[in-house]
Amino acid sequence: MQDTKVDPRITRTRRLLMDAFLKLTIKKDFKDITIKDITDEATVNRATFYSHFQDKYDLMDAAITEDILENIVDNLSHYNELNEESIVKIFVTLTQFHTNLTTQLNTQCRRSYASLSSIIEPKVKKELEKVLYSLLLKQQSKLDSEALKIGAAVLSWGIYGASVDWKHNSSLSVGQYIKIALPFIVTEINHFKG
Amino acid sequence: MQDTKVDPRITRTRRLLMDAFLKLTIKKDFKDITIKDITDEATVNRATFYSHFQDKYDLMDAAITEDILENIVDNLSHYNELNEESIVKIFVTLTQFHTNLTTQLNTQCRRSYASLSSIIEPKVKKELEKVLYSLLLKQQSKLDSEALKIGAAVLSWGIYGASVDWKHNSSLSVGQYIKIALPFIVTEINHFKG
DNA sequence: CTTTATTTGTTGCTTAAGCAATAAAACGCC
DNA sequence: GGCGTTTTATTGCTTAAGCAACAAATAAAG
Repeated sequence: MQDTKVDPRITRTRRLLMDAFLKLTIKKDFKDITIKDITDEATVNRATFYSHFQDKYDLMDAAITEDILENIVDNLSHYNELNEESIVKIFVTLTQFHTNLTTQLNTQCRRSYASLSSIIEPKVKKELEKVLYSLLLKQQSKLDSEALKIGAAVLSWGIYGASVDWKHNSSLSVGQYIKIALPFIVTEINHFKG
Repeated sequence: MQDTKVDPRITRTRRLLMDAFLKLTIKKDFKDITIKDITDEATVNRATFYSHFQDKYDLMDAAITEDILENIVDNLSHYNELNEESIVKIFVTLTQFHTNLTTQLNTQCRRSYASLSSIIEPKVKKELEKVLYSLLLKQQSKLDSEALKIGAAVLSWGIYGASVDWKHNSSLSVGQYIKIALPFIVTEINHFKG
């Protein structure tokens, strides 16, 4: 789990631009929003806008991506214990993510599903892995930290994969699907308890 | 009315530091807040903190000053017409400003009254002048723009001076004081109507 | 349709802010 | 009280962001 530190100025400036954009979408249609509107609202120089985004479409994609990701992170941070209930809720969150992705794509994004998901998925998986690692730690497993990290990785891929499978291949409802998948996941978790 | 444009980075960074400070005062006593806490919360480098403020006391003074000023500006922006009612309310706002200044000084600031008021007063007077100019414009006076600017300046000094006089020399209540002062002010305003 | 005004995208130069390092001061623990 | 840790205040160097200017594109006005 390697973290590359991003210069805080970059983070803050992107945040300013995205927030300004979202604020403007409340008052104006997308087509009527100018780059000048955005940079004025954000108190950011126009040259700076272009050093971060190609155009306002690029900004919109980024704003949507961030919004979706923040929603996921927020949802995934609610659990204190790794049990059937939390796994079900995590799974539901992931399926909602897939549904949201499709919805945003249809209404606003200029990117393809593959393009947008290729950006968001690594981040979602990373966050899922962090959450699961944290929950496995709380279980006070007999395994050491390194084994738990690997365990969190394997588990997160499994759960995430199940949500992708549900999205692409299943005609079952979310509840029905997870009911069938749950025993496999729980067995895996019990293995980590030692 | 000369406006010097401040680099937006400076404005934003000061805002970040002040907001971070205020956020921390909710969770911690002043004495327990470290510069590190503030800069971490603000996502601002420590060197940057010191390029803006001397120490956390300096930051606190600035945050208080800004808070008072924002309160004044907010209050002064509520009027659509220059009449007895709005003048009374403006006067009340100014007297409250003086009272707030004394209160903040007694409870938190390390600066003397003279020191703090010498920083805030020019800004309050400037804002008052802007408001009065705007209101005089709305009256559709027969005087030209330049004369109205001078009129706004004279008028703002008069009203501000009355509030200072009330603060330092009067045993009357605010309402009693303005009742006596109002005819002088109204006469002056009628002069501008032409 | 023509003219005017506004916006866009870019450039080279300047400035504010980030970084790591340092020494000193302050704090917390035993 | 001594020691280890954290915080402070500062420095020189690097990087992101600001600025004005420019030409082209687009939008608005008559």
